[in-house]
Amino acid sequence: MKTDLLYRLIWMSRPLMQAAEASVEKGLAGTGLTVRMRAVLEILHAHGDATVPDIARKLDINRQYVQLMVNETLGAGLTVQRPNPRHRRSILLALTEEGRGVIDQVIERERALVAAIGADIDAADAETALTVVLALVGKLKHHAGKVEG
Amino acid sequence: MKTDLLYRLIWMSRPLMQAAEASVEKGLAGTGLTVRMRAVLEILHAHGDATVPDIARKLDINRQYVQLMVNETLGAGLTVQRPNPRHRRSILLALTEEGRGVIDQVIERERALVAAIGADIDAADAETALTVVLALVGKLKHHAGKVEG
DNA sequence: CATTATTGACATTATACATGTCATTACGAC
DNA sequence: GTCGTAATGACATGTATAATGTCAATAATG
Repeated sequence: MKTDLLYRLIWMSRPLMQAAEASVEKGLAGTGLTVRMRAVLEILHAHGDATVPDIARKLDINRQYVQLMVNETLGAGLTVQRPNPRHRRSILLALTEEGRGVIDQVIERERALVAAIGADIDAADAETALTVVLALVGKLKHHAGKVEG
Repeated sequence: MKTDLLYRLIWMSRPLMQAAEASVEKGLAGTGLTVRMRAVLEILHAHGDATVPDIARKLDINRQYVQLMVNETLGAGLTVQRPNPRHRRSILLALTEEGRGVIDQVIERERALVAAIGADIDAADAETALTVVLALVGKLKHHAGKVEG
């Protein structure tokens, strides 16, 4: 295995992430959304109503910060609080009509962009890439748990 | 092209980056280095003496922040300032003996880790992954420069 | 020589989180 | 039931990684 190849692949993750986030940000122009508000709406869009801690676990960040993000979506009228039958204090968050409309539109726009970008990328290659990246993440996380001599 | 595949690949960049940076941080234990000091030393290691703006351009962050990072390496005795024959005020930064020793060791340790991780990853697959990722970054950057309808 | 760009140095602001605390509420073991 | 423990909301504070602003000194260019 050419180690250098893997090394370069690993460290392309930062430029890729930055480019992806920049694209998302561009796509949000005119919607009034911020990137972090979009993240909340996307979770609700994908998984339905959720509590703040639910969303935090899905985003893999702490609940306190998610609370901020959620408060912004509430303030913008994109989400509403609903009573949670399973817990009196733990409120469920749900998309409003407006929130659903906005996130639907944003996601569709992003889907179209990815489709355009992927037009001349071979599907098998993309699958290979995803497999490799998933393996890398798994191995890196595993090794990080160990001591390095 | 299955858009969903690409979408997932793109957004694995964040976990990959986080896992990679966590590994680097682990690997720095005992060296007294911080991640950002390591970044400075790595540039000097790879490209030789450089000015602060040089390093900033290579790291793709602004020179003011790099100045902070560089000052830390100076303070730790890992780098020294050298007169720049091409500019009286623009000082060249160079590794000290100690700095070179530390960064050599860190890089070798990381190389070994990547080699271990890559042991059962097919080289051709890794190459494919790198190609795909490079293409994605290029296309995303390109599209970000345009208006999205 | 005049203009413009680059650099060092330092201060301020922004973003994206993590951490700490405390009262309230729910849940499981007994 | 009740008792201990965990989850939650709410709010305050801290931290890492930057970007941005400013200004004087110097260099490069026409």
